[in-house]
Amino acid sequence: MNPADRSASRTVAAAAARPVEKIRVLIADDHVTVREGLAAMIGRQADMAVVGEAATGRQAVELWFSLRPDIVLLDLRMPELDGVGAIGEIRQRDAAARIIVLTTFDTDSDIANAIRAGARGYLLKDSQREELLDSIRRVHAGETSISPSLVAKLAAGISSETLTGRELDVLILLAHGKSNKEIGANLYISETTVKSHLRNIFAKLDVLSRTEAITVACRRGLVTL
Amino acid sequence: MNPADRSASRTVAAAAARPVEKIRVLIADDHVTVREGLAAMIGRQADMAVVGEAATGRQAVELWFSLRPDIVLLDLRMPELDGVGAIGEIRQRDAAARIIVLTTFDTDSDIANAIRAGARGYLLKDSQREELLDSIRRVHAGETSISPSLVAKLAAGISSETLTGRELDVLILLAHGKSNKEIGANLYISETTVKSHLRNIFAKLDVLSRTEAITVACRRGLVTL
DNA sequence: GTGCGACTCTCCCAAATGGGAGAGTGCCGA
DNA sequence: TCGGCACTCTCCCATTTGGGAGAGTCGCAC
Repeated sequence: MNPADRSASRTVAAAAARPVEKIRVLIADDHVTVREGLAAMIGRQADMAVVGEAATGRQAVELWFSLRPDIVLLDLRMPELDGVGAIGEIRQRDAAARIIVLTTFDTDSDIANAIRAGARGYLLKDSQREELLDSIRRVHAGETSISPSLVAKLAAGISSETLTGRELDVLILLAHGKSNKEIGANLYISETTVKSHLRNIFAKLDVLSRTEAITVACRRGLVTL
Repeated sequence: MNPADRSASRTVAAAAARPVEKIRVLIADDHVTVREGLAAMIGRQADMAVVGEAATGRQAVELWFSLRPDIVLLDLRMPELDGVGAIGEIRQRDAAARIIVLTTFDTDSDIANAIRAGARGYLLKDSQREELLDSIRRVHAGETSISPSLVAKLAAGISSETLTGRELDVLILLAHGKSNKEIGANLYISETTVKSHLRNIFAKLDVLSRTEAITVACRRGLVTL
């Protein structure tokens, strides 16, 4: 399946009905409803075919290598192995893999992580039919496809400073409503150290209070409440 | 996928067994993928048929009264008119309406509001195929159908004290990271009043600090970050 | 009209938080 | 090996927050 084949098959498909190389699509989502929906939409296209469905990230990786599809549509939140993990494993052994993330989540870190891991496309589940199908064709053709509205978020996410591991520890406990003292006890550090971390966190997130920090952290997907 | 196709396939399916009264299902969800998925699953059942699809709550209400289906599968989060609003409007003019809520959200208040508004069933979108189809049959038969795991949440939600309107105003601003002073300025009340409200909120939510209040409020679906 | 609850406010005080300035340790990469 | 970074900690102080104990007004329901 080299680029020449691909452009050829596209020409044929455009021309009319003849033995056509269909785009072989793998669907990975833990919701049966979504899998059915994608399969129904893709199955109706003349130039695409669903070759497999996975309900977990682990399954998605296995099916990618056993079925050798052209494209995988991947949800980010899945049991066993999450989307980002699955992308990593697939790309590690197959750097050319064409992966489209299709998810409900659009926090900065979700998008950034998926792209960093090697996704070629990123769509939200409320995308329209044509948008989705176009995206599959575009990514299959070697392009990338990310919703314009998400590009802005991506830029914002990248420009923002990254927290250190310890700062994230503190932030997570903070977001669960712990006091400085409790955070310290949980992490086996003194309360003053917690305050130091918090000052750095506030500066990085550009906020003034712990409550603001929680909301910003949620929006950026740094923590889950 | 036009009405003619659908009625045609209905006649055929009926011929196979007997002239069967199919359960007429209306689907209301703003995600085209989910609509397709539900339509595909339901369409394959011998005893069910999808008679319409709505992408907004407003459309769902209109189609309920123009198509007169037996059941509507309703997402809670929809543009124009949300699920709870749609349930209200439908039940107001048709108290016997059989409504199943099918949503990704399972916070206490979502469930409680939907049930209060008159939903007969409440399913999460990660439900399995059979669970979903069973639920449709059960609710059509006049029973109610709520995932056991949700019943516990429902009970918890009902037992918890309800916040007054003003308290909710305060809580929402609190969750957005405002200080007491800012909340007061926003609501045109004094800072001390804000503190009074907060004390009541803390007592009702059974928490000790504003940060805890945020997390609990999020979990219960009282606020959206 | 009486009572109740929501909403508003006050005074007061202890505890927690936010922020400045600085410093020691340990690890990793240039 | 040497700088930089993460992580840890200290002292200090202004501000914010949490909480006790009341109290006045308004509107709604019985």
